[in-house]
Amino acid sequence: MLIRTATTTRTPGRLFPGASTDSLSAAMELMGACISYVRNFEIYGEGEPTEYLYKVVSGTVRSCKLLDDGRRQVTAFHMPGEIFGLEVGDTHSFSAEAIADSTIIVVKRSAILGLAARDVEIAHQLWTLTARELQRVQDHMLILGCMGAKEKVAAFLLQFSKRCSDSNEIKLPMSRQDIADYLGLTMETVSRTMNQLEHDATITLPTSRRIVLRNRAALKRLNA
Amino acid sequence: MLIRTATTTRTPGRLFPGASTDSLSAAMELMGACISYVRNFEIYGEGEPTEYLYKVVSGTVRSCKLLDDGRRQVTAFHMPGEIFGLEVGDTHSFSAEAIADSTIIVVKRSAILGLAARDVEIAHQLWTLTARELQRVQDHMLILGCMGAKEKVAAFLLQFSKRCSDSNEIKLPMSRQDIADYLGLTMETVSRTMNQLEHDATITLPTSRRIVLRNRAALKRLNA
DNA sequence: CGATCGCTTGATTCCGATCAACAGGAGTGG
DNA sequence: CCACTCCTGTTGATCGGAATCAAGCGATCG
Repeated sequence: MLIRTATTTRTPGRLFPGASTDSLSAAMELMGACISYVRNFEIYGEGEPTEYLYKVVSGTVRSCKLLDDGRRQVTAFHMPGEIFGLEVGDTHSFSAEAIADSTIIVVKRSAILGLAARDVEIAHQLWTLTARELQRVQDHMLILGCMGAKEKVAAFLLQFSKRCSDSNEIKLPMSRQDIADYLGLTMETVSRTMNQLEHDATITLPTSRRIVLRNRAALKRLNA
Repeated sequence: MLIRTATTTRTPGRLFPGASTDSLSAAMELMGACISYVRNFEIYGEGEPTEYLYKVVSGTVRSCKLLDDGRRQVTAFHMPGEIFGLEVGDTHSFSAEAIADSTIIVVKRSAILGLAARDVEIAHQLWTLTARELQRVQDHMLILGCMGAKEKVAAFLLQFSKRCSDSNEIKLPMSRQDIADYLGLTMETVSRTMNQLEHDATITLPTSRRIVLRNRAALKRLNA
């Protein structure tokens, strides 16, 4: 088990990067505390009570499910501005861990639900959030169930580049192992596939965590 | 494209099997029309407007996503009593087809959303429904990403037996191909794996569509 | 009866997993 | 500064499981 090295501070207004203008997000920034998590710290675990709602300020978080023999499925990466930890049941059905040192706004779930009971707009946003996540996860299922290694990696790269920057240069916050567990592959296969893509002049790898997309069309073609 | 051979009739009260007591379900039965779909009929397609909400009365429905080269991921099977077709966006992100001849209650989405705007209880149920689906899909991701063929088939059998009957005898409404596309395998592998399970005395296959679970413990062990 | 469809079974291939060694950086401490 | 370890990522060799290709089988139906 990891040690909680959380630095709690009151949130200073709405000065956060990635802050969206919608009212739920705004409410979270007003009501929440800002906490720092060190790399690899477990934010919550599978089966723990769903006490809080979270919004990434900086850093990156992974959600995952574990099989008791250690096999792992990463279900999502959460980037700055995104909300996670929202579930209807009273216990989390998966765990969340900081991939890099991260700062995260944390709000009592009961406070948000209280808001939603009075404010239809907030309630609707909670639903929308869940529904968007559902759609994202269903796209992920298509990757896991239908695609080969090359297609999976290509899909991941396109998806990721769309999410954080629109530039062709990607800075990956997660390890090869995280990517592998996200795609249902092994670390070795992810590594090999990326180097192969570099050899095909589809991407460039200045360092292992930085990727330049040189040929988006080729990547999309792999996706079909 | 398939031919719509729908027999529309007004719904006679709340006499349907699988009718749940919750108010959303009840409202759908009151407001909806009951339509018959023949086997393999497409109820709606990917990209079509989300005009309706559906509730299975009898038969079974599959939801799936297609890759343009024909590869298919079945994302869910919908059994009697279950609601499907609920999405936030204005177009469907996947298609739905009747696996067997089915009768389905169909309700204008706008009517339900209208209800939800006035009735907080209904709104909450819409959210709950989406969240439950999200949880189900995340469990499905674990199957697709982490498991081998044997484990996948075992997981499917246990999951299915829990859903429809608690008896050990299962009557499958779907083909081997449907199961394969649900599990991210080929038809041949599903067939082989099932026969292997029969050889191990874990299950019995009186016919290809009827399965008797003789050793649930062994199936659960495969799941880990 | 032939025909089609869903399923099974066999032979072979191939992709990705596995096992293993190694390389490169970052951080630490002498 | 170097020597050291730890960690992540790369690369190679081999193996195995599931896909693929192909044939056969048994229902159901016109």
